[in-house]
Amino acid sequence: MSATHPDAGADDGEALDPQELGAYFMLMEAVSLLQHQVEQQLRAEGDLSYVQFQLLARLADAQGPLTMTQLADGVVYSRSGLTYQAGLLEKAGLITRAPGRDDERATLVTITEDGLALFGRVLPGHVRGVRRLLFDPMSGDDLHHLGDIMTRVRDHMRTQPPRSAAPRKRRTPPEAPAAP
Amino acid sequence: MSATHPDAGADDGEALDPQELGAYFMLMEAVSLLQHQVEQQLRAEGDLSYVQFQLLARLADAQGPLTMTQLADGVVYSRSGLTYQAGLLEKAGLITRAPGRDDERATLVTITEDGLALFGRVLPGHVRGVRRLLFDPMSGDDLHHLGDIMTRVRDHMRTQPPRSAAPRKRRTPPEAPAAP
DNA sequence: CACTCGTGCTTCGAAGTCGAAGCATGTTGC
DNA sequence: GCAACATGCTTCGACTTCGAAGCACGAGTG
Repeated sequence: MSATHPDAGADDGEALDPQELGAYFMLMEAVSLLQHQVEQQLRAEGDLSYVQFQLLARLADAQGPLTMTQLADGVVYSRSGLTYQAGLLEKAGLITRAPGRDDERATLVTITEDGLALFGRVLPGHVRGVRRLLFDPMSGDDLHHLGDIMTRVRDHMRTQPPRSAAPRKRRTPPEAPAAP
Repeated sequence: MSATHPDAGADDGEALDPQELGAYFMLMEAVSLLQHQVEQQLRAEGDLSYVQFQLLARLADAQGPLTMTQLADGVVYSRSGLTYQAGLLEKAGLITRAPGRDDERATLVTITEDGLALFGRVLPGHVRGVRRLLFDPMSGDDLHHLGDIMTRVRDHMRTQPPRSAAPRKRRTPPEAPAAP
């Protein structure tokens, strides 16, 4: 499974560590598989996509309303995509949207009773599936270690510029327009 | 970060382990962030999507041609989506498609010289990014453990029915048609 | 050899996703 | 106060993604 076949390497300094590469590919593949399975189950049990489930989870966890930006930032999602999904969830009666009191331009998203009920109804099966697929072949030590590693990794990534470093405008645009 | 707020639980037997849930959420969030960053970089350096990069990686790793099914199965992707992406890659001159000798209906996908060159050109930066984001906050022991865990998890998931258990037809359809 | 079933891939229509552009509200400097 | 910039969200068009249906080839059975 070493994607660096021997004869292709030997270029620049920062060589490709096969062990790192292997762990990385395994990680991505496992998560892909897991996500696929989970998606099937969410669709079957609650007619929810994974993103919708994540949004409900965030809203249920934070016991108050959240802004669109907070949601998009938490769920690694584009703002426009979030607008679309929020529209669907609102139409389904699972959330409500209202302009914020402090910032008139902010949109505060609140989970409804129905949304909470659906989330509560779907969560057990979800957890069961995740446990069966992900935690079944893991020891308790593995679990602890994995949580530890991933927490550190997440925090590390959150430190780096979260989405794109140049959200809207830059003081120093990357390329000066050729003919102003 | 416990998505199970205290007052909502206490339902059925298989309770929700907060530690498992936390590790799971952290895992998914970290991978999401990683994937986003990586995608940006692949787009910038080689004008490739992540899926396209994965396909090239599989093809470069397996030194011979692969069938569409092998590719779709390896990269967790729908067959129709793979057809689309293969079309793009072929149009870009990175792969070629040809009917197989043994099975006339199989499509053998081969990576071209250009494809291999592009992959080799993009891989170092990719690895650098992954190392910076993922392996930077990890110790050598972490790395070993993570690879070990994920390999086991992946194998476990590959054992389970890989995509959908009922691909085309079943001997025992899940629901008997009411009026045959 | 005909007939039926199974398999590999593609086409098609619908839904989801994203970035760029646009609109409306806040905030800052004068 | 009022420009000018900054921020929060939505709209818009293009692209991607998926499942169902369809087509073509291979395999098994009489």
